Amino acid sequence: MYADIIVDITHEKLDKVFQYRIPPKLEGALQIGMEVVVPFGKGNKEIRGYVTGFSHKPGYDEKKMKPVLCIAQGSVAIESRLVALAAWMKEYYGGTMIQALKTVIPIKKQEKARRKRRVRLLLSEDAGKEQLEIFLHKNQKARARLLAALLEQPEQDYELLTKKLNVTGAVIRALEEKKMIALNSENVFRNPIHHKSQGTESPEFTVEQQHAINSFREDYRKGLRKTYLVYGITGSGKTEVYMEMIAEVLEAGSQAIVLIPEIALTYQTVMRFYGRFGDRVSILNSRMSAGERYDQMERVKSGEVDVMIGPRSALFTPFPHLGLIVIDEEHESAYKSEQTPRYHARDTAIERAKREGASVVLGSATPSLESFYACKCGHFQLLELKQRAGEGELPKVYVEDMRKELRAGNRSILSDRLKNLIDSRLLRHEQVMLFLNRRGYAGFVSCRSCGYVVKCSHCDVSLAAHKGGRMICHYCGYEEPAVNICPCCGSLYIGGFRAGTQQIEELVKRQFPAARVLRMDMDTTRTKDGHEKILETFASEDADILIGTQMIVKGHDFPNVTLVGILAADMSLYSSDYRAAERTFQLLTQAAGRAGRGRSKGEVIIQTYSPDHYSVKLAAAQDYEGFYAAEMEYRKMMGYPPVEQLLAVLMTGPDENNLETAAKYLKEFAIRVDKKGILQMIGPASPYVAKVSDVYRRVLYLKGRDNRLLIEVKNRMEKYIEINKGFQTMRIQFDFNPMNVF
DNA sequence: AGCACGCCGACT
DNA sequence: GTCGGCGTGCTC
Repeated sequence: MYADIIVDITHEKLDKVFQYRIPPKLEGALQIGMEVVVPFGKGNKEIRGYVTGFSHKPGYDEKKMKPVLCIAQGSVAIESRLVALAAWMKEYYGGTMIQALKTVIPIKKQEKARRKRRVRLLLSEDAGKEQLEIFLHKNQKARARLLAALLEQPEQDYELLTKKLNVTGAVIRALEEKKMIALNSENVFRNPIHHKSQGTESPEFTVEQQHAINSFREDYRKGLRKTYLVYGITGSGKTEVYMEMIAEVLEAGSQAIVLIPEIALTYQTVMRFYGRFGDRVSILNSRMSAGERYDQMERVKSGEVDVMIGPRSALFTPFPHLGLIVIDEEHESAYKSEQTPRYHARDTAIERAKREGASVVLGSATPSLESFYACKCGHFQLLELKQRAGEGELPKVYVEDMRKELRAGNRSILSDRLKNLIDSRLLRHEQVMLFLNRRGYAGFVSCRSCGYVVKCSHCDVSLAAHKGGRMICHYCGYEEPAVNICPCCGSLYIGGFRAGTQQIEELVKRQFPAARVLRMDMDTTRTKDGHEKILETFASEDADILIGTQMIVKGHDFPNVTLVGILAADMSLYSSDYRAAERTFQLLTQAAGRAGRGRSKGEVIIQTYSPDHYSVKLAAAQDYEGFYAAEMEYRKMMGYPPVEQLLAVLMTGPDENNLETAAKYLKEFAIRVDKKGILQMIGPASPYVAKVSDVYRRVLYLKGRDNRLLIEVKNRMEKYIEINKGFQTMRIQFDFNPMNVF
């Protein structure tokens, strides 16, 4: 037996496992995730590392292999708890221990960014010039380069110097020894937002809010740690409830994590927390550099921070006494990682909370079926908020059957009612939001004569027509000029079909020439602050109509918006995905929730080709529980999550035939492991998008009630894949209860 | 990251 | 020849 160890040194080159012998005294004592001491490098320097796995065969010259010295004593408790959590994630979601460690321990390789090392010249200008002459004379090029640079600018960044001048650490060290330069490593932990005000008074709570807070408080004081689901309609004041709960936890000397979907992590949201908790709050977001994020983690470790707000990854904030994890908008698919380990922040949060004695509070206006089901089963405690906290009534919702519009001769994307209502808003100087479900709506190019569809030559998807006569692949970015003649039959009747946001913008501008129109989608938000700028313009009422995709419906309050139009409600229904109805319902409910946040009552128009679908009907009626009941019927009948567990095995590789064979072998292996035939297996099949960037894909589904059995099969498959050379050319990933079916 | 190795020009 | 400086490559 040999131990695979990832060495706790922060450098890309060392970012791999090293094999060590296990001495007899440690046999049986080592476990995955443990911190150990090992000899490393030429001088056998004793350093710390983590055990990431065990292997029977040496993958390295056995004579050169060194033994594990001992199990590390007095390791940092927080870190080792996170490593243990990583070990759990590896087991539960699949992948390697290194992958799991990397998700849990933040950005190790960028550690140097923590200490901004500065190099300062100690010599006077004259003495420096003199010394420079000496170096040049002695032909000491590297030293001369360094000194010359420092004479220009006496204090410079260590990284910058080594990279730009190509001088090594050895040169700097030599000059430091000669007392010509000094190294000072200041710790610059910047607080990303500065804010002073603290201790805003708690607002007046509604009876429901007070009840939710009290339930939590009583449990917490009794030492009960549970998972709660705050099911609160839009505008019912969930954030105030979270803040009150956090205050309770902070008072007890513990810390709290607040997870927010990246897209809703706006300035306003963060400011509310700053307003309440002041400088004890820190934020994390994906736009921060690795170094900035590392700074935040250092601030946490030094005890400067009690509340961390951020997306999924903030879940791994190294708080010493974690008391509460809040997950806002818990139904969001952004909480599921798209990289191995494909963990779900909800389940991982519950696991971390269990290990560290913390509570979990989930919140949503449209809870995921998983969470609501867990409430029904008694695993989570339900806390309901059914009234809007401030003023503001629920909007009136119309469902427009677009088939009828078509029959009545309206071929436009906008129904007559929507056009009329937009007109009325423009007259009253109120604002309108038009929401387009982008999925499957990218405007592909097809021939009306033979039906040929222009596809990407690297991916199995159609190209989208863009302005300026170009066609772009939304998967790999491949671009080519638009065609005028059908490459298949030579017909001239080829062109872009259906409308993307761009076309809608043009159409709306034509229809309402007086209106000021803003568009927000991938293209217009590509620049750094494009996102914020557009929302700001709209918020300050410098535009009348905002057209956009998903991103406009998440958590922004625009009091002057009194009309929301959902242009193609059923687009997300057409994807052959078991979560399609749930996603549609959530999207419609959320979009509808954007209307009438201010004083005047709002109206919502849902345009659809399937007005009778239960997700459309129930979203229009704002009936979550009705939807839950209907959808659960479907999930039960089909055996989909949350009733049963689903494991997707994704296989990708450059050779389609190899992939096909390997997939079949893997399925046969799974059948052998599941001797009793308890699991249901589907595939291997070509996913909807069978090729991306010239890499082919296959997917195999395993389904069953017993999650432990699925994990067992996954573990056996991982071993099988590792041993068999045939799998070497492909990548195989596991995805438990995937967010999209492939 | 830190250490050793081997190369290269300068000097005893 | 030898010595110090410098870039490169390796670490189980």
